[in-house]
Amino acid sequence: MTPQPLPNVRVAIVEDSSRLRESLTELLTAHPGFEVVCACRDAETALTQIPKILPDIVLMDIGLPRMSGIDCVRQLKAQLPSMPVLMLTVYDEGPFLFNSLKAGANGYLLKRTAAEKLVESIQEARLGGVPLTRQMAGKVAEYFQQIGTIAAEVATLTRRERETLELLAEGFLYKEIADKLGLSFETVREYVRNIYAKLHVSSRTEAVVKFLHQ
Amino acid sequence: MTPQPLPNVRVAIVEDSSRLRESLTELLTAHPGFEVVCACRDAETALTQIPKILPDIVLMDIGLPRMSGIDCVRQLKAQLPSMPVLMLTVYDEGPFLFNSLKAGANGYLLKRTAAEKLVESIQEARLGGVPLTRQMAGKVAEYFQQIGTIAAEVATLTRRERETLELLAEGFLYKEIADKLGLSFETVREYVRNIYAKLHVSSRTEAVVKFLHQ
DNA sequence: GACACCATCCCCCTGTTTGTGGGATTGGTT
DNA sequence: AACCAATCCCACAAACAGGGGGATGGTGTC
Repeated sequence: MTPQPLPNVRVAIVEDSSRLRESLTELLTAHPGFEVVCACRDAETALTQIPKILPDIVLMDIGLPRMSGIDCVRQLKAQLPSMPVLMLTVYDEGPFLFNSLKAGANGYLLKRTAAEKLVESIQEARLGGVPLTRQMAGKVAEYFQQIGTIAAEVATLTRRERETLELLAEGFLYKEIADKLGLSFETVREYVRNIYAKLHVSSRTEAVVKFLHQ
Repeated sequence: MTPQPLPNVRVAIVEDSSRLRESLTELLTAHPGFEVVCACRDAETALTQIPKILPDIVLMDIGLPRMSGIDCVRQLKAQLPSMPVLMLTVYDEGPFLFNSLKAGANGYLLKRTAAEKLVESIQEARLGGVPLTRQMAGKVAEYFQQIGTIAAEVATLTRRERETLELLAEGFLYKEIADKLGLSFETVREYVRNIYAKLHVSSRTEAVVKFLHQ
């Protein structure tokens, strides 16, 4: 049944609820091919233990007592950039997901994920994948679509207006933009006025914010 | 073997290479539970056929002759927002992926994806998921991480300076920021000065650009 | 062909906002 | 004692925003 004696996947768990920590440990220990080599109750312990133990993958909760799991990932990744970290949490709001990804997490699962799926996701993360639950993948898609709709507003700008906006967003003065585009100062001001009208803003910063959000 | 006679999944294919179009059709037709109800060679045909035929899912190539598959998705989604569309393409560059997602695509697969995986992904997209190949999911993660690293620069700001910068980035006037933070106009200007020094910029726009790139 | 429309280009005037140079005081850390 | 975050003030110049105005050329429509 086991032709090659594959080494176990060495898993670290960071989770403050001792109940959940134990049930996760049991679940993985029961599964052939997995081994829990570290189970920490807080971020501080994790940051000292994990670099010593060097597990194959880390399962990280977000709602930890002092330092959040997201900050913990950030620090861990600073030391061990290639250590796969899977967030395993109850938070299904977008900001938690996005901040986890920004901090370097390699996947984001909700705690109600089935045991079966968890095991699959661990394997996927180890292979370089980014396992997300369906809902979370949907949020990532939404994020990009929202950006897309702002892009539609920017699309109403004429060619010259768009060029002007791009240079505005790089911080150039009107005078510098005029030089770069070979226009007069006044013409640039005219375009800026049109840009404001089309994007429904009334300052350079607001226009640039919209543009960059696209 | 088939206790309930489930209706077939009705698939539309938009692909300019007739070779690929046929091999995809064969592949899906051979698979029980799938049926190809529409196979278009270009975006224009797809835009007239698909709203009539109303398939359960669309497989879309990007490299189409006149109108790109991405623009085709955008238009299709404008009429049929809930129609699942899977991009199936040879382009593995980030911009194609991101633009597809912005246009409303529900997944992004590379053409070298195994037949098995394709069938799975169609099912996943129909269930509201966003199937991405591992490499593409990795690009999405990279995108968020890149954003995260720039954040370190902003970390040198003090609490008040950061609060000020956040409001600057929302386009508020100094006076409005002063009101919101319960400070005097002059104090806000003082913070702005410090922000410029720490971020090595010399205008509001440049500061906001740096902040938003984080 | 006349007319409207729009993108492109340019100018003036007025007021507000921002950028930069100097100050100052308080309270907390080292 | 030295330092620094946090708070406030003044003055001047540069940049920006909003209100006018007008000219050209191309694309349409009626």
